[in-house]
Amino acid sequence: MDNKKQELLATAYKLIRTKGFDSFSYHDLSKEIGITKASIHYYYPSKEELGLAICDLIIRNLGRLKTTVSSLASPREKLDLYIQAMFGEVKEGLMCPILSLQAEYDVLPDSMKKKIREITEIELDIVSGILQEGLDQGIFKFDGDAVSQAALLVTSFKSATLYARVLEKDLIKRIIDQFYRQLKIEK
Amino acid sequence: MDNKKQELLATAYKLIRTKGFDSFSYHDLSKEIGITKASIHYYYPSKEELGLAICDLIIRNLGRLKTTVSSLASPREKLDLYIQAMFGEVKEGLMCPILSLQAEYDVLPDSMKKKIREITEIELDIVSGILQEGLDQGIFKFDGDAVSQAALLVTSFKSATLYARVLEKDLIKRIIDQFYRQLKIEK
DNA sequence: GTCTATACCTCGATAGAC
DNA sequence: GTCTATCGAGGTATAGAC
Repeated sequence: MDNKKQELLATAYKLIRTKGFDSFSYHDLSKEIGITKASIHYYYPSKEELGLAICDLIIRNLGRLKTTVSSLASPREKLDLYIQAMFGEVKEGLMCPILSLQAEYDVLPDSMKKKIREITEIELDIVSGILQEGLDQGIFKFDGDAVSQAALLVTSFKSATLYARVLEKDLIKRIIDQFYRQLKIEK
Repeated sequence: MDNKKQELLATAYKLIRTKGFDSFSYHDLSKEIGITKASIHYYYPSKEELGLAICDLIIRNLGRLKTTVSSLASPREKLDLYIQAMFGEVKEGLMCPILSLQAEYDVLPDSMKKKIREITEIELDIVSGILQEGLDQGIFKFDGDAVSQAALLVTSFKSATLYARVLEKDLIKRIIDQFYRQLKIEK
């Protein structure tokens, strides 16, 4: 894969985590990378293709997460890894890229809508799997089914990446702690 | 208050719940209301002023919610009312307007950023109050403090309004039920 | 591959007639 | 108040030289 193309993708990925897909422009990319807008079109002829590349990047990242999760022994470690992946770069004011796309769902092209649905389901599957395993092993304790609990966790953590930008105080830590409390495990 | 002005505000409010503030245009408003773009500027000279009016509408709505909450007897009824307010129009594909603004936080003018922070805190206060009251009365049961539990609830429900648009299946019901289970009350 | 130049569109906003 | 007409900025995208 071309070096410049990768750099463009990484920068676009960062920009959807700050401005959102509709609100960042080829001009923004041009400034950050140091090539002209026209040159960007050489790598990504249309913004839709760039958007699809971002979706594919997210899918690859989720695939890697799933692989690493499989390699870990305990559900507790798996959950910690997911949480770390979710909040890793939030300190720098970056929202979850998946949430960013979900929020713009209505104004995105159908090709991207399809990928966003896929991404949303993959993530819920991963977290459901972790919680189910922890429940089966008696490590996590919660009422209801793992899918519902996963839905609660994932949706909460997604918005939490927004609340961290809007409010100065760190609500994220409170939310994570609260969730750990619900699972009856020590943080 | 002028009738047309109110109609414009109501339509703009709906548009941020579908497209988002940056992605809806005066042209969109023009189509829906049936007056020209230029005429809209008579009521709202700049889009920023329209944005601020939307924020004030949200603040008024939260004020009304708070008043109604105060008038209700039981914490359980109060929580039900909040949930109804949050998910009332989600079936029609509308996301939470507060979430919509939070997601675009970075690209909005400072005047709107300030209002969004205010809105975010008001909402958390309302829900924290409800949960604290339920905890004090022994009606809700949960570990940890009411603010943390409120943060978990609010963030989860916000994203849930997005998941309802992206996924066909109704995750919202699962999430609400799961939350009620955590409070150890019957749905 | 990267550039300059530009086409074409949509945006928010203004001028001025009625 | 509402309109037509238009402006200037900014958006994506293309043509064509190097």
